[in-house]
Amino acid sequence: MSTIANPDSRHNARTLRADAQRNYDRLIRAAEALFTERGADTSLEDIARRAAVGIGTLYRHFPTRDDLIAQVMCQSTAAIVARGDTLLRSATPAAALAGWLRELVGYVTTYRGLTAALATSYIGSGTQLCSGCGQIEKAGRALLARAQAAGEIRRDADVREVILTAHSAAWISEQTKDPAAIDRLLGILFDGLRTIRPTQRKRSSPRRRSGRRRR
Amino acid sequence: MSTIANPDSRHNARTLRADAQRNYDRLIRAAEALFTERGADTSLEDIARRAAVGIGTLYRHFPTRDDLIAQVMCQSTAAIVARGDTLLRSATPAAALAGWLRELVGYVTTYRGLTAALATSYIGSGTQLCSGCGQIEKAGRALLARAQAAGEIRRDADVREVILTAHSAAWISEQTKDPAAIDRLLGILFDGLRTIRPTQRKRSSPRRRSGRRRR
DNA sequence: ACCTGAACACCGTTCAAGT
DNA sequence: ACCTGAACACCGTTCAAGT
Repeated sequence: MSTIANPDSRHNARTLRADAQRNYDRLIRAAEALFTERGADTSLEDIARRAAVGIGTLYRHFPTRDDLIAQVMCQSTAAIVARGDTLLRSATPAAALAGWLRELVGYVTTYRGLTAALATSYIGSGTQLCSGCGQIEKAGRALLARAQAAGEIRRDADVREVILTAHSAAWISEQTKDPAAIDRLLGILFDGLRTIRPTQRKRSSPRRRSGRRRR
Repeated sequence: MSTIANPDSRHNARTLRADAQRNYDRLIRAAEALFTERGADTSLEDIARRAAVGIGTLYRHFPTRDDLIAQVMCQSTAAIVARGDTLLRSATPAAALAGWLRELVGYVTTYRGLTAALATSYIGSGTQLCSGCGQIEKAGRALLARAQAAGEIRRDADVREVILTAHSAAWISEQTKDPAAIDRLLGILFDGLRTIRPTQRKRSSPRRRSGRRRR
């Protein structure tokens, strides 16, 4: 029955002194605003300044930039995980996985520069970011397993690889700024993940029949 | 009949004063060494220091970091373009494309951090890097077109997307440090690029036959 | 024509001093 | 228990002064 001042803004809910809680909230809000405006690599000093807080306070609450990002993303993370649970009950396993991956791309591109930060720490040493990644990976694993059990997706596909591939598609779209590109890339990726493959055509000579165009 | 002192180290071959040429070469060598040791985002000051040259001299020869990278990569760029020409004469168009993409991955992972630098400027405003990218794109375009003409690769695949996808696979492998991952990712990508797709299975209910495992 | 390095601006991170 | 901001280290970039 401890007093959790603000469960929404405090992921790891332990009681904070009132002024500390206030500073924490201001930092989250400032970071959110500046991430949106200038990307996930904004100067930490600027964030502290916008929060009207000493830089030391920022470091006290968020030892690393990843910790800050993780807390700012906290609600979005919960949302995408929940979305995975929902899609798990849809009638079309492969489509569910595809849809979820599409949403994952949205998630990792919330702020410019976020993909790089996430991907680095997805592998890297256990910051807060990875706890979020863990939940996401679990959600993806369930969707993937179901699609595989339904015989629609390659058995040799690994969750981490699938997630990282979606991630990289997001990274590309971040560079490209062409919103259509991401769909085509995900299309290619997803076709690559399907079970049924064309007949292996070993060392066929290049038949040149001026390939009839379709469409 | 102009005297080109060192065509290998000077891509854009115009005559330089002897000391300028010497500094230029030292900078290239120093950059090469430090890129290898510490990645493509090494401090420019360190590069100048290792070259025993003032920082201003570095900036004079290479206005941007990308210019420096482009010149350091110059020979590798020529090599991968030449490799494209060779593969264009192989008997198996799709395999040639696949093989070339594999080598492209090697190219963009020459130094740690290179993928990010290349991808950013592949889109970005025309630095020297892009001239290299242009040649590479041309090589890729020829290989892709041939594989498409042979009916092996999707007609709707775009060179830039294909290259960027290989690029992103490289980016992942850079994060992962798992050399096996890259092969599987490229495998998935390449299967996604193939022409022949499985029969479109519209709204089939998820058949749960506890999928027999193979291996 | 080219080189040099001091100077400036900026960022990340720590820590002694304060309440 | 928590906050503050000066201090330190480091990097990118420019430019006046030199040869």
